[in-house]
Amino acid sequence: MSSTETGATRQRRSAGFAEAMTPRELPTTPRGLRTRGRLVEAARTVFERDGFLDARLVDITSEAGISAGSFYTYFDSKEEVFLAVLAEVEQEMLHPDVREVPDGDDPVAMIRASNRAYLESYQRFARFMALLEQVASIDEDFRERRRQRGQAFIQRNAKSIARLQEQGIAKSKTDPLLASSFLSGMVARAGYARFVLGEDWSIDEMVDTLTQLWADALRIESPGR
Amino acid sequence: MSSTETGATRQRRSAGFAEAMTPRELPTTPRGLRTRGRLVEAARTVFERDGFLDARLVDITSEAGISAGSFYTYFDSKEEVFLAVLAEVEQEMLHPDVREVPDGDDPVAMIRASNRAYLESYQRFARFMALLEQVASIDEDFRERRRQRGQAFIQRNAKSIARLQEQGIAKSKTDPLLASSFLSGMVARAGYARFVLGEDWSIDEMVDTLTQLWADALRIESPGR
Amino acid sequence: MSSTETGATRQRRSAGFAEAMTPRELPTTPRGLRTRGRLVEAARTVFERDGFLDARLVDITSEAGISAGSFYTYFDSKEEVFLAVLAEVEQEMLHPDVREVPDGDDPVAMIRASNRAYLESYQRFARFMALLEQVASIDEDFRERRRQRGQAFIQRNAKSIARLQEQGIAKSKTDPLLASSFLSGMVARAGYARFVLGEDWSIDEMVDTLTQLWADALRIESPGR
Amino acid sequence: MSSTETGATRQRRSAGFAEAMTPRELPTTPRGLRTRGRLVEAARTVFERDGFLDARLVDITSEAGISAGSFYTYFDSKEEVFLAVLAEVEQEMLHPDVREVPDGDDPVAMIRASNRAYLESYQRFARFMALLEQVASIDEDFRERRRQRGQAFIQRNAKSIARLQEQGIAKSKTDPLLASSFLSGMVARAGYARFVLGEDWSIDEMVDTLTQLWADALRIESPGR
DNA sequence: CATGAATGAGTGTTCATTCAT
DNA sequence: GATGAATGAACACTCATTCAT
Repeated sequence: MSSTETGATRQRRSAGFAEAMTPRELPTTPRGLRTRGRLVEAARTVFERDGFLDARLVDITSEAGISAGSFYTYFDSKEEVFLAVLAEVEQEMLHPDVREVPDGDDPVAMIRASNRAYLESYQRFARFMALLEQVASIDEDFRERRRQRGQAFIQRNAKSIARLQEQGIAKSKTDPLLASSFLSGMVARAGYARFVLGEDWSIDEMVDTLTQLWADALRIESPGR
Repeated sequence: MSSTETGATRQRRSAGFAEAMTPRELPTTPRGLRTRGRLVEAARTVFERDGFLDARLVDITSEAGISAGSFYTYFDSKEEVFLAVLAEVEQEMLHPDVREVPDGDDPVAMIRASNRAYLESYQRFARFMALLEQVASIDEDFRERRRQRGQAFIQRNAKSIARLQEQGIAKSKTDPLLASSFLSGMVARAGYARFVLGEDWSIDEMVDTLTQLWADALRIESPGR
Repeated sequence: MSSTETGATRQRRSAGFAEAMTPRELPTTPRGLRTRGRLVEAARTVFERDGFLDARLVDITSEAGISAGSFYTYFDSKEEVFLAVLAEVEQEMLHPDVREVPDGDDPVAMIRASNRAYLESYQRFARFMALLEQVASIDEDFRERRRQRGQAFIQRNAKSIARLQEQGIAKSKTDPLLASSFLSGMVARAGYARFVLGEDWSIDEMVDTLTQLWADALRIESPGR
Repeated sequence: MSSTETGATRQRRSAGFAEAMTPRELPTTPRGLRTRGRLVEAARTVFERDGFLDARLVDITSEAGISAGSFYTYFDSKEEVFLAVLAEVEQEMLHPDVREVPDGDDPVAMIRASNRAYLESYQRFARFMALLEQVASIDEDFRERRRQRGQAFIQRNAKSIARLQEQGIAKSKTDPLLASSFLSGMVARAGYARFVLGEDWSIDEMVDTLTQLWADALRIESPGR
């Protein structure tokens, strides 16, 4: 994904992410739908392999087995395909039981399950996560979009924390929203460090440590302690 | 800093960061040193304003008040000036009492001081931090370099944690290195969220919450609690 | 109608006007005739709105409510529809009493009626006249075709002038054909200046002045002078 | 100049004439000045040969013997070079005694001299005049610019006409400004018909007839009649 | 050493036209 | 016949880097 190979060249004359945020409607014919699908698939492959910046439209179209001009039948810009890829990946991320943490009585077990699910998902989508990081670092509008999407997750966690505090399970008096932001950030960063930066940690030890830090940070008295 | 404006175009035929990591020696004459200084200053201005990708060499040289060709008297590539700017900023970051946390008896006070120093520094260098994030997301070699530099800080914190554990001040049995990585990551991420993403938090509440989470995560029994 | 907007792009791989001059035969079925009619109508709308160069075939077909591919069922090229539009407009121009100058005794009244009819027609078809100008400036074959068509009008006027000279009504000894060319050109140019360039003249004053200049240029002694 | 040859293709992504109207400053060095000069010369050649639309930047630069990229050292767009060519041609048109009609007592002789000068100039710059016509038909901003420039000439003639009327030399009571516009238009159109459309007239007969029509239209009583 | 003009590889984008369904 | 997806040739344009002066 290093984009600074000797001789490499990049060029863009795009509409930016702000304009690409409102996607055009899907093609109506099955054939069009199929081609669009191939294009999104190809774009994902190329993006994950070369990064957003070094991905050339011609690479994407040739990977999809269509002519360069046909790209514009479906998308207006590289940004727009990227968002289509993102939509697809987001679907995929939600699909199975990922993030479906069992709502049991043991809060620490829940935190552990959540952390594990997050890290395993990160691992599975590691290349895409790096891509997200790149695009966010490049485009302000996309960065803001991403921030807002993250809030939903943060809010949900904040509510859990508040509940644990009310129930007296979490002794920490800290602000739930800030705590949620920071602790979620800690886990996200750990995923980035492991799967993008390549830190040499096993998922198990990561889950153990993160869970312990998280639980202790909230001063949750684990039953079995 | 959005690099995907309509009409924008980027190009590169550079040596990449890997090659730029070994800087050439400084010019010998005072005049040369001065010109180089102006160039680094200009580069910083332009980089912070436009981001690494959208910064054009000609913008940098004209900002510095020198001709385009003269750039190559001092640097071999955009990457190389960037590293020179980075070196300068790193100097600046260490300079005063920043990070000079008083080594007193109260561990929580130390953590608090450290967190505050970090966040204040982040704020001061916010635009540069965003820049770092961008370059790291673009170039693998630079990313690795940054990871390694970060280790020093992590190690230092890990040692502190280990000491607190040995002294029985920190009751947590967690691995000091992992804890240091994750907790440092938490603070770093919080800085990013606040000063790059633009979350609406006051530094004071950030310091309070981060310090509390950090201390509790290590199960440090604060004297006054 | 400016065809040099930022980002605009034009492309052609057409047969040119020379090849389009021999139109294909009309469709046989009523349905086909209707579709062709819609297409010509749509083409006229788009051409008059965007100019010949900026008019895209896809705009024309979508304006006509048919698919892009169906265009070629009726025409071979953009040039060919343009000529079909032209034929239609030419019909329309001749239709009512336009150019039907009463052949009375007062030559000045006839000139006046002719000038007024010309200018009113120009006004009515102003956008199309500008279009003609554009196409003529672009394509040599079309320019020649237009020149030849103009000759008929010029010849007719030349005959009138010759008759007036023979009858001693016009005292000017000037060559009738040249006079006709130049005086007709004067009126045509005036129409262009008024309705394409946007000069701020009322039709009445234009008619008055042009008629007077024309009559005096031929030294026609008006009865009532 | 026919721009619709089979297989021909045109493309543009220009700034339009409106933006090009404010020319950038001249290069400072002699070398730059020389190159710019070669570029303008080459542009004129290519424009006059191929027309504005079919002129490709690469044709201009290769005609000038420089690389394609160097074009942008001097101009931002095809429109901008065109305006530079125009400026050059306008210089050339004014240079010698062209349009320097001797201000004698014989008004008809003056009109004749003026008409001859105009037509001879038209002939000399025939290809460029056709080019002007094309560009005016294509771009609204340029069209307006041209209209305004023409006003100066019209005004000058209008003043002459008014003077002749005051002096009783021109018996016509017609409005001087309108008469000037229309009669000037007549001559301009005649030039266009002869040198662009290719009418088969000799300059002498044109001058004779135009002068006679013009003089009679104003009812100027020539001494020798 | 400084200058700034010159280079040129490289890719996004358009749209008339074709053609499989 | 109609559809609309697919094609692909063609150019403008950028800017890091070089090099003659």
